[in-house]
Amino acid sequence: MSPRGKVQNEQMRFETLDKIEKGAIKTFASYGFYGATMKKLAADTGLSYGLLYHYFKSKEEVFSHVVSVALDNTDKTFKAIGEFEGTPWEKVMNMSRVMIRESFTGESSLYFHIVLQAVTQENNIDGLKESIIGKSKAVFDIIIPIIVEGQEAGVVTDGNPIALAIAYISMIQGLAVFAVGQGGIQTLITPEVLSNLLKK
Amino acid sequence: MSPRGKVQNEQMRFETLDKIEKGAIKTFASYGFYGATMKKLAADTGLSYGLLYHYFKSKEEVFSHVVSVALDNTDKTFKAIGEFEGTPWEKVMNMSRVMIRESFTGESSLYFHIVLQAVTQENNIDGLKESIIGKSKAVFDIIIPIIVEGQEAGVVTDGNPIALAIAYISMIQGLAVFAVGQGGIQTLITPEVLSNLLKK
DNA sequence: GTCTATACACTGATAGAC
DNA sequence: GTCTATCAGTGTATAGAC
Repeated sequence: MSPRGKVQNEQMRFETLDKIEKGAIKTFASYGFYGATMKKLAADTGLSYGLLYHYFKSKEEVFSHVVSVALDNTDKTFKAIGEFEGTPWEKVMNMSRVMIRESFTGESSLYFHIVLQAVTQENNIDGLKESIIGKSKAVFDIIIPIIVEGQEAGVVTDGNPIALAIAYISMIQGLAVFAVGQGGIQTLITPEVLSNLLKK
Repeated sequence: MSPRGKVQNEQMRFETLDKIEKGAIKTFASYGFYGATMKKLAADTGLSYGLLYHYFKSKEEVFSHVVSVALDNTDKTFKAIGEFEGTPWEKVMNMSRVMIRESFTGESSLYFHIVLQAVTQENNIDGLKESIIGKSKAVFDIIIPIIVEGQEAGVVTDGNPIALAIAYISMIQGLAVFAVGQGGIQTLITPEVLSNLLKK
């Protein structure tokens, strides 16, 4: 109970957790849940093997945590998109602009990758799938109103808003995958290209 | 050298290979390269563990083979798209129609999944990445002329044809992923929705 | 809080019987 | 051609020293 070390300890704890998080995102994004090993993770973070288990009680827990971080990041991005003010079409263009900036570059494309790995690889981790579906629903709750508003204003193409939203999100997801394999997509893909999917 | 059994043996061999192929596609699509185990594969095919190694000398070889099958399938689909006759816009609509039929349903969506697993998971299998890139190139060689032709006819939106092709393929890829998790997409997503990405 | 060493289960691959 | 049994290597998780 020495009052001196307490704050420092929390600081150390925070920094180490951050290291694990950063390393885990890269490792899981590259190798998937099964391909990523705790040994690799230890090497990537520069920390010792046993220390990982001091912070997380299992590999599944590390993965769940990283997925959660990725989902929160996506959530935050879409919240900002939903709060943007402007004409219906400006909202669409802003969304595409943000997506290019936030989804196809460095860190953020890894977040998409992580979630993709979680979705495409069968893994029976407790509430993981549910939380992904839940967050996805929140994303649709933001993008669908933008589409409907655009349709009512006559600037967004006719058709089922849900279908359009799914196609749009799928395109972003697919492009994020492409971006990891092939760098420099964010200069080639313009907001106009993405928005054209919704354009009337 | 008994002449009687030869034909039958080949028939057996073919059927067993087919069983492995079918099972492997499902298993690798579900769990990825690392998550799929030879034991699981044996269980999924209903064959014994050792028999798999009679047909393939390693797990990597099974995976390579399955990826190759998936790529051939994609290749064949796009060849047919390239040979379609009609007006520039009819060609676009036909492409979207074929994609919905061939990519979002049962077997074929698994092919997309396999290739995705191969691309998104770091795996140092000899010439795998190269063969995927090669086949992808072939796909672009078919879709880009359709886009350019449409632009010259004034029915496809302006913009870099390569960027449009990447966005279109990425959308298909993303939707194929979506289709596996969420069945019944092929009734919601219409050819008009896909084609709108390219529409002027 | 951080590390090394180790227990235990599982995986890929092989050997050898039928 | 098909199967079971087995080996060597690796993976997760834990124990215990500092």
